[in-house]
Amino acid sequence: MLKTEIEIDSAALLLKLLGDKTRLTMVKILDNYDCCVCEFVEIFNVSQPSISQHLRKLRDVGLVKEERRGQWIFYSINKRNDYYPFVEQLLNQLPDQDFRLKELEEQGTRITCC
Amino acid sequence: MLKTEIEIDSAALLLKLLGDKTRLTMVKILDNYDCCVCEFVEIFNVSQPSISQHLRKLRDVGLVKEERRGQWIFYSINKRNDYYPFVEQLLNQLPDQDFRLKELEEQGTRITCC
DNA sequence: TGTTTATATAAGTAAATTATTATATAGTTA
DNA sequence: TAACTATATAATAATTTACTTATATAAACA
Repeated sequence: MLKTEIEIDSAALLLKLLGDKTRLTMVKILDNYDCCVCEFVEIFNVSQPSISQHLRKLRDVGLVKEERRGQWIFYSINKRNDYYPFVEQLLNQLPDQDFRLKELEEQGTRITCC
Repeated sequence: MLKTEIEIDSAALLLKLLGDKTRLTMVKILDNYDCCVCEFVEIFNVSQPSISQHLRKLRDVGLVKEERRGQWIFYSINKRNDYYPFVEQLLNQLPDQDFRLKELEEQGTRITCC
């Protein structure tokens, strides 16, 4: 039996957090792949600080975690987070965003950076 | 096989819409009961125009519909909306908000109004 | 050790959001 | 038909958000 129930106040905060195209896509990607900041900068075509700020919000609620690997800081989903089951059900209803990483690979941007 | 997949842009807009405590609670209640505007005014303790504006946003995406019944306008969930399956999965993970209507009944406010 | 590189933080700004009060509208009822 | 009642809309103010540019930080590497 899957236990994903969550308080309504927390749910509203989470949905607001995910109710942004950039963050929602980030989380969908991170659900399958770890990514570094510069990859997201390429993918979303916004400034690096903007990406850092989105990631911070996701990190502040514990939905993602960071880890340094050499020169880069990689972000990944924190599947241990209390809210993850709730978020997971939501992500499962979204179309795969793998094509965004594929585009980076084609451009060579993924390699350059990470 | 449940088909609930939704474009990521639409999903972000929907989540933003539901990422508000008042609207999320409204939709959760409406998923089980029809309600009139004045009931929501009582429940949320905000002004009537504020409630009308929230309902309008929900109606604009087609998630709820309105129907006049005598003196009052009742809102209900539009289960035929394309986004409903997506929203339903989400609502199923939220705790029941029936106690809010029960409180109204105890106060007698539900009867006075509707 | 000094420079470079990746990322984070600070400060500022424009746009969006959510509330409020005032007013319009449209049924209901006396 | 006139007055009342429930709801919607308009106008506005306060707050929040999501960018931007400038700058700080900290690890990597020459």
